[in-house]
Amino acid sequence: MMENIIFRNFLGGKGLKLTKERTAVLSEVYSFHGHFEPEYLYSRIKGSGSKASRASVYRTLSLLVECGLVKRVTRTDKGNIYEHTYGHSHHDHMICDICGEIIEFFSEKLEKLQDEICEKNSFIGSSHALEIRGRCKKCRM
Amino acid sequence: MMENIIFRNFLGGKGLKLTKERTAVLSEVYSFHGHFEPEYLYSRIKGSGSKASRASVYRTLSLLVECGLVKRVTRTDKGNIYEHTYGHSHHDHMICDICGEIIEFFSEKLEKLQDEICEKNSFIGSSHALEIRGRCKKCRM
DNA sequence: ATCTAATTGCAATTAAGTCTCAATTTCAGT
DNA sequence: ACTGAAATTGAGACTTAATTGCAATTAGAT
Repeated sequence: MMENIIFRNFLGGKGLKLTKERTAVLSEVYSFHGHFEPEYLYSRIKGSGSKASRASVYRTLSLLVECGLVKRVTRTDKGNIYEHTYGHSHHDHMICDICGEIIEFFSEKLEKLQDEICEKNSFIGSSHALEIRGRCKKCRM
Repeated sequence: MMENIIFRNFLGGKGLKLTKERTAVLSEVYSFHGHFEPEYLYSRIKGSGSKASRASVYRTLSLLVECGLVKRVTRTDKGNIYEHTYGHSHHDHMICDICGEIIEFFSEKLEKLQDEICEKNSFIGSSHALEIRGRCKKCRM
């Protein structure tokens, strides 16, 4: 698993340690696809063989975001939503206001547009997130 | 003030009442420009002649969002950030990771792109928010 | 002016996420 | 494999934004 190596290198480079708990969180994150909330992740970990406290789950999640293996997709009224990123190229999201479904898409034009907009505003863009809200195929009237 | 009329009509249409507190919140929201957090709004209201409890501020803010006079710009780790929208056309945001400055921009191309993307995915887009993160002019190295 | 449903303020509550710290564990050096 | 310094853990207390329940109050239609 490439993501383990990435994580180990990241930790090593910062003088941090690869613990059972961190390994458990990482492998749980990569054990399923799609988006997740921290509490959901925590409940999955409790249910799995391994274990990690809530504090460790949150702490590890921050590290995973920092090293780029996990990304915060958006915030709902409830809290953060994440996704793992290794093996997934950059994309943006459409979120259905009715059923909450999250649809991913990628647009080359959008990538170019970001550069254009940044240049025009003397801004050094490092990332963007486009979130389109509306109704998905199933929920349109 | 057009926004008062809009709010009054909105409330009337739902059988809700236009109270002093709601009026106070609305006029405070429109008394300055730029982005704000609910707690900042609440502190301004306490400082002004009128008054409204924290609960009323939050409750009114929801109503203002519902009727389109206020929009939630983004969520930080701390909480929501809003802006008033009457007299402001649609725009998106660049947020500086260093100093937190929020820069507004509008791109016609982006508007068209949204329609294109939605069509391609059988999604009925009602709104979008593009957030570009990076370093502003002042904070670039 | 009256009446009823909506609204208010307060304080209690919720919930996500963070922090503290004693006990434990990792791992580099031997 | 052993050791020790430094990092990490778990449990629960804590923080902070935001919501809620309820008795008292108020808007506004009639």
